[in-house]
Amino acid sequence: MTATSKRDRILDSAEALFAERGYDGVTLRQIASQAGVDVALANYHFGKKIALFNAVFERRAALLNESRLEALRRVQESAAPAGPTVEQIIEAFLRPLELTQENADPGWRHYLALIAYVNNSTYWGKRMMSKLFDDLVHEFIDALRQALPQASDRDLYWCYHNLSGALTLTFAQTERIDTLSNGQCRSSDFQAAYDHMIPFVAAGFRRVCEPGE
Amino acid sequence: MTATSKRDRILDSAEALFAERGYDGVTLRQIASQAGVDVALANYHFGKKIALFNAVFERRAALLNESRLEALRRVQESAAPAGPTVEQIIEAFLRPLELTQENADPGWRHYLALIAYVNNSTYWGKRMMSKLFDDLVHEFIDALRQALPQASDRDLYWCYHNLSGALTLTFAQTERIDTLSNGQCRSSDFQAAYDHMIPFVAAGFRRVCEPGE
DNA sequence: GTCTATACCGTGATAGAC
DNA sequence: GTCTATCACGGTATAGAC
Repeated sequence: MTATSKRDRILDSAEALFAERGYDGVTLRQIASQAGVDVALANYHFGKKIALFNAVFERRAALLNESRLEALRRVQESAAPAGPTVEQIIEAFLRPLELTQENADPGWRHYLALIAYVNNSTYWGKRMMSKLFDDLVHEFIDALRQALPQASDRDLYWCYHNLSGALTLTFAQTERIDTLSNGQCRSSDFQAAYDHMIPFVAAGFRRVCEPGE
Repeated sequence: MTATSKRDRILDSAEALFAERGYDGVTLRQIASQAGVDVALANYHFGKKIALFNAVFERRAALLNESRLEALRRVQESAAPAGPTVEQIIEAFLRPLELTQENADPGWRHYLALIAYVNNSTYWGKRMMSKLFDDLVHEFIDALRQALPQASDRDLYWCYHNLSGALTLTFAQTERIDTLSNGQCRSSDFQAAYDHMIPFVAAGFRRVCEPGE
């Protein structure tokens, strides 16, 4: 017997391959081969290729959103009634992602790279991101609006856009920063990425959304 | 006679389609069809599909780098001998991109979306970005190092990473911010994007790279 | 219900004839 | 430069084994 079901192995392989090469860059035969199953099995479990893609994308989304929302609720409670700072909110948005890197499961790493691919794709971005993540993002924007009471909605959304871009480029793990920095930084080092991203992004929000500095 | 050569029309069509659907999401037949030429002509001019992809990616890179370097030199001269501020350097990095949006040529818009796709792709990112853009980025990092004399190299590179992510997500024009903001922001509005990105990013650099705030 | 073997048929990149 | 042929490979359906 196999430790994980064949259905899960198909999802795992599809996740890894889609993340690396994109939807069209992967064949069902490659996925099946890597999963050690017959080509037709993907079709049996998921139907068309696009349905498998959606299944992969949706599989971990709820878990991810839950852990981030939980982190937000935690800082909201601990900071009541004043409400959390910008830094605390950004931290709650990012650190749960770091935890996914620590345990041995490489699936989370592939999943985040897949999000990078989707988020930055003209075609897939609009089709797939909003449905799964906008509710959660609105929770965080609401919290930021409280922390930055003079901010306009437009400012908040553009600032979030900057955060989203910085974050998803980190997900992609392209190793470009390794080359650029001549090895001083490594794109696999999520902790270093977030350690720099949290103050960077928080300062950006403050500058744009707090008048009169 | 056609206004532009068939060779250029192939490049234009390939640029638009690769930007929208990625390398594997586009067929040579689609490219040829949109360009109004025979399928085999792409092969005649560029050889293999991957060579066409590279030709598209390289076509506008030099021009882009030149206009950004020129903008950097300009602020460096006007700010001599003190050297330009972080804000001025970021401005020189971004504003030339905005200009490309103003003239009617949609090719530049497609090209930037293609950069977004490449930069955030685990597979293509490491293969294509460094070769064309790292020299220019090092010029800007050198300028930032002067403006932020206490910064470590690692800090500078991670901050640039955040800038690169925010910038390329903007390039992708996924319209996600349109949905998220309920129409208050539009991803086609590069000027608004840069107006928010410049202070956001400059503040981020300062927070991370200037001690004791 | 789960899974495999296989066949189908359209479409892809590419090369060679013209 | 253009047209056409090639031939491998893609997604998908189906029949039936376990």
